[in-house]
Amino acid sequence: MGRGRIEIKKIENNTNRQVTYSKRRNGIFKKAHELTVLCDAKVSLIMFSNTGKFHEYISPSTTTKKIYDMYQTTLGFDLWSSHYERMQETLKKLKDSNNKLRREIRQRVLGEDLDGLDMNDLTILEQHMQDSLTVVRERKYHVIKTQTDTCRKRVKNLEQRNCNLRLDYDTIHQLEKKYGMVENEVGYESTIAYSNLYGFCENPNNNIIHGSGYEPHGLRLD
Amino acid sequence: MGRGRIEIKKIENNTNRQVTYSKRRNGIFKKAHELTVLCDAKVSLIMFSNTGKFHEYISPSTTTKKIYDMYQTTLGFDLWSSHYERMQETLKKLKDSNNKLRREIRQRVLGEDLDGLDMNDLTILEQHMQDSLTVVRERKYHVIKTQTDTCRKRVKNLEQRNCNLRLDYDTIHQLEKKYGMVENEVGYESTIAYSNLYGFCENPNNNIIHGSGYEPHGLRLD
DNA sequence: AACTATTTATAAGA
DNA sequence: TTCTTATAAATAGTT
Repeated sequence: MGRGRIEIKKIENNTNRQVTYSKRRNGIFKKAHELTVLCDAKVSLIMFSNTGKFHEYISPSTTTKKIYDMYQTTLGFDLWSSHYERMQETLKKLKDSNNKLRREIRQRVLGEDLDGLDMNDLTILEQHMQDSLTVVRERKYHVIKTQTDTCRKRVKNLEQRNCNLRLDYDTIHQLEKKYGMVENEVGYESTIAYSNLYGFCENPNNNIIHGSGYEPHGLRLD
Repeated sequence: MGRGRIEIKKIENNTNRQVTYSKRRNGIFKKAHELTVLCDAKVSLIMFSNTGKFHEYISPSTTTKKIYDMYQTTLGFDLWSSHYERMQETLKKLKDSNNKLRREIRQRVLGEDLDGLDMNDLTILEQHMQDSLTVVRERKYHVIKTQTDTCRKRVKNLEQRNCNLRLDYDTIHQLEKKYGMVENEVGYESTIAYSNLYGFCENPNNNIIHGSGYEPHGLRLD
């Protein structure tokens, strides 16, 4: 239908092919629409050109989704069943896994759901829980040790700094006395009081750490 | 294109409509195929007639599923998202839940993965585990108690049955003696021996239960 | 994109 | 449904 008859085979000329695609695409869309109206049919027409360009016609009375649903129903198989099936499987596995985990937690963490277990199961479970408890306790003592070590270091450090401060203070005090520059009434007694206020040097093993921000949880440090 | 021009509106005559549908359907399929070949395009053409009859054309180089996948990709949205979305959500929730449960189990059951916990967490965890262990132990002792109670009942029952048997035997023995019907040499001594063989009645608190099938797990019954 | 000679599709009838 | 055929519609090649 045109100036000359053409053979139905791929049009090698690129421009020509694109023009023909455009013309015939319009033609086929028109036909699809006419069929829809004349015969009250439902038509889904999806086309991808050589270059990947997308065009579609869908009868106004329906949607592409509906057509594909009907398509599935008609052909009696699920186009995306493979998609679904894998998902369903994953879902089922996850659910099972979840239930097992929950049961395990109920048994081991809450001590519930023990009805199905016999003496042997219970003994093993008890042993496991005992072992885990030991691990947690060990961890706790490790944390305590780390914390107290840190505390000790801080205390040592503060003691050292306080000592230095007191030495400096004493030196200045002596100098003041020596050169008679006692302008204010700061005597030796107040120096002692100052020293005691910080409480270090005099008793390096005092271990004052309460209120330091590191809670010792009522445990002795030694 | 035909003997006369027709208006593009629904053909009311049923037969006529069906004939036109058939003819035009073939026409459109032919066009679809020609487009496929001439322009190297991919075409999916799905049609449902007025009466629900299904026909399709699909370019030989592809499949309906592929076209539909491309369609989705092109339009950038998931046609069956409504189907999937909830599933995806459930899937995600389950995965999250699963991970949480696993972590909890790692911490509480295996005593692993404790790095992120501070003293307070550890103390609470320890207390929980201790509580659960207590519950499991209580359950265990309950099971032991139930088992031993059952054992006791069995023993009592056997004792009673043995007593009755011995009484019967004695009665028969006395009768035999009385009427001089001692045909075999079964004396009183062997009666005692028989009685001792079962060991009941003489010492009702004997508690012979080892090998009864109920393992007492090394615990005394009282 | 428009034109148009020609092919193709198809409406109506058989 | 299929065939026929007159005629409408589509379109290949051209501008």
